[in-house]
Amino acid sequence: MGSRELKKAGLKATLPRIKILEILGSNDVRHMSAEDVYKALLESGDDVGVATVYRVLTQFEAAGLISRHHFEGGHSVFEMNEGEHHDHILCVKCGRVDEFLDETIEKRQHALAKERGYAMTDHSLYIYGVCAACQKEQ
Amino acid sequence: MGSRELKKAGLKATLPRIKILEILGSNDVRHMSAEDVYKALLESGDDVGVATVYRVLTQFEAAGLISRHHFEGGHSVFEMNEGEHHDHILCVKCGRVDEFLDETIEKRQHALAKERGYAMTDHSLYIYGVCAACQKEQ
DNA sequence: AACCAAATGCAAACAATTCTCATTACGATT
DNA sequence: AATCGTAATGAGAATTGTTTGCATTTGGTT
Repeated sequence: MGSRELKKAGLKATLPRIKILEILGSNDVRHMSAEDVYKALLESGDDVGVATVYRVLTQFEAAGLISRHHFEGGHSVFEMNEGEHHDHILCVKCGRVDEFLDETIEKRQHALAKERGYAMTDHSLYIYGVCAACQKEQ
Repeated sequence: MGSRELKKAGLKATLPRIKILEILGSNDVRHMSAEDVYKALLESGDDVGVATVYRVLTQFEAAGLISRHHFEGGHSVFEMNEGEHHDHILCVKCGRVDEFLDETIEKRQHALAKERGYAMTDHSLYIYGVCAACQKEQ
């Protein structure tokens, strides 16, 4: 049960929150939009409103349970925080998402921020391309 | 006149397009949202509709005249394509935007994409932080 | 079991962007 | 320079993604 994690994060363990945590935790997809989460809830027969989904996702992000990404195309995508920080590489044809972590890049980013007088708080790096599978088919 | 660039890009040289090109070209701001552009048009007394602004910006992007960024917070920001490709570092307090180019990072990105079987088409890197000026004040 | 603040659901409100369609303006052709 | 077909435009309605207001419900504490 996610009840434990929720309390640890200082959040009341309500039904919607537990359900949403379960959905994000079930490693089917990893990257879900608010709407994806909402649909998943409906499919599993849970009667949760869209507003709640958005509110809960925002709280989870603030609590550090999940992170929000802005992939090309606009709307937010959420991902459970587990394991190391990582960046993303996306296929522009099929939407596939892979993750990577590169120490060289991480270090250069900090260095660059420092050089320019910035106290770096965050960063986002997305690489777009055509994945191996999509390159093959015609 | 931007008329020349427009034709070179295979676009009819219409008044709205010329105006928008001028606005983006006037190095006052460099990073403008669609609404910024729309407001600038209104202020200079030009009667251009929002729909046209969005259409034209999308065409300019497709034609490679400008590029679109998704800075944190959501909506698109556009920037004239001139000079080298570069990435961005943004102040989370005042919204200041600086640009940078780092060969090390660029190369690593290509390498990473290749390693994972992707044919890289594009990438976006944003560093967020607090700029020097904002660090000083309180 | 009873209570209160916090959380939820619903619907309305919003913001950014896109679409529809009747009107207008390029620019190619005479 | 006048004509004409097509592509571009403007106005506003329509979508999409997200947020808000408020009456009702629920979790957790007593």
